[in-house]
Amino acid sequence: MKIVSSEMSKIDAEKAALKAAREEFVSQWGALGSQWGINRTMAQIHALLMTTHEALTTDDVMEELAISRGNAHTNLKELIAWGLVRTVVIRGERKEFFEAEKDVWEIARTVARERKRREIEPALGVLRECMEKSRGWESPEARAFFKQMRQLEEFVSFASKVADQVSGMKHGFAVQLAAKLLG
Amino acid sequence: MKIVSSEMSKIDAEKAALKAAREEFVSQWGALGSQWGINRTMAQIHALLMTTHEALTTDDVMEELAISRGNAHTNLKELIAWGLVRTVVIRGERKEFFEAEKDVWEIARTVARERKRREIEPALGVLRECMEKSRGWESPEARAFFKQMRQLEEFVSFASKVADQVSGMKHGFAVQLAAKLLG
DNA sequence: TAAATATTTCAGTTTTTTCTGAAAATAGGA
DNA sequence: TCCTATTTTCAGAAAAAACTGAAATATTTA
Repeated sequence: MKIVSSEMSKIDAEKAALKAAREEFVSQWGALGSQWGINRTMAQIHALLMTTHEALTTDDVMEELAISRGNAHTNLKELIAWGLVRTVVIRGERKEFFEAEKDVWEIARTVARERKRREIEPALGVLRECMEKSRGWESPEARAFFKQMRQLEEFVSFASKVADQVSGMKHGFAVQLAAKLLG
Repeated sequence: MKIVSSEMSKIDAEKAALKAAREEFVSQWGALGSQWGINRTMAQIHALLMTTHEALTTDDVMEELAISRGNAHTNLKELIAWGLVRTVVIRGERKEFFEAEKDVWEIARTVARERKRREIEPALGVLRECMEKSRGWESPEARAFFKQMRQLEEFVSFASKVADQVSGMKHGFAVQLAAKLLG
């Protein structure tokens, strides 16, 4: 089939628009990441890999985001530590290739698991320590302190269990739950 | 009733221990806050006010945490903007007094509401923009991009609704839900 | 209204975090 | 083994965030 020039330019235009849209997404997602307390570059790399179907090398990432090797390397490894990115072996290639998990529900489970580990568990530790320390104290102020620690501990403990449940759920079950919760 | 010296020292010891425990909590909670992407001082002030039954002035906060007036002021106002702290008027006092919401469920609702506003809604904006931009594109890569944006949008949209539900729930209902979810 | 007290702002400083680029370490191939 | 490609590390630079302290503004009391 012959491709006429008008079709050709339409395809080119779409290609250009896609590149622009992806760049916009990467840049915006990076900015959001900072707000979230996540390294901007890490969020950008994640956005880039989520919207790229071929696995990329460190050099590709460096070029796409105009960042240094050290920065690309560190943040790729950090994404791997989170479990959001994995390396893939490509036959006949010496370089490492990276690709992101693209299934949104898998991403959510991973984030729930990691945030539990990094944010909820340390908080629980602090609260339990304070709770044990103040258990049995007798002055009204001390009892109020203990009570506040206990209530915080109960809530954070609940959040921890919710995170476990969520990160253990299969997609279908999550949809059911969502329907129950929101319906 | 006469207080014998052994009782006196027991009371004093408890008072000292409480002071130490509260300081430990404030300091640790501040460190956790950083991890969370929350300003350390803001987290410390919040911890301090959550464990103090009398409302405090800016000067009290400055002294307790050994920080400058500007810092204390800015972070108190930020906590008010979050809705986690409110000012109270004390008869015959010219200074402003600050106190924190202490009910854990209220705190959770507030945090859910604010995080939705500050983190979820901007993300939804970005995703919807990218989705609309790429709707109808025809190349396989462009269609994959659209699909990924749509899936992310659906998920974040779901998270948004969950945040609404949670921040609208009364405590008793939350407990019931928790039982259903975890039981 | 003026003085006293309290709050707010913000320019400059300090601290923390992130990033670069090059050297060191590691792995693969001949 | 040696040579080359690749990954990893890290000291120092740059950027971002947080903080100070004092001046400006606002509020209350006399």
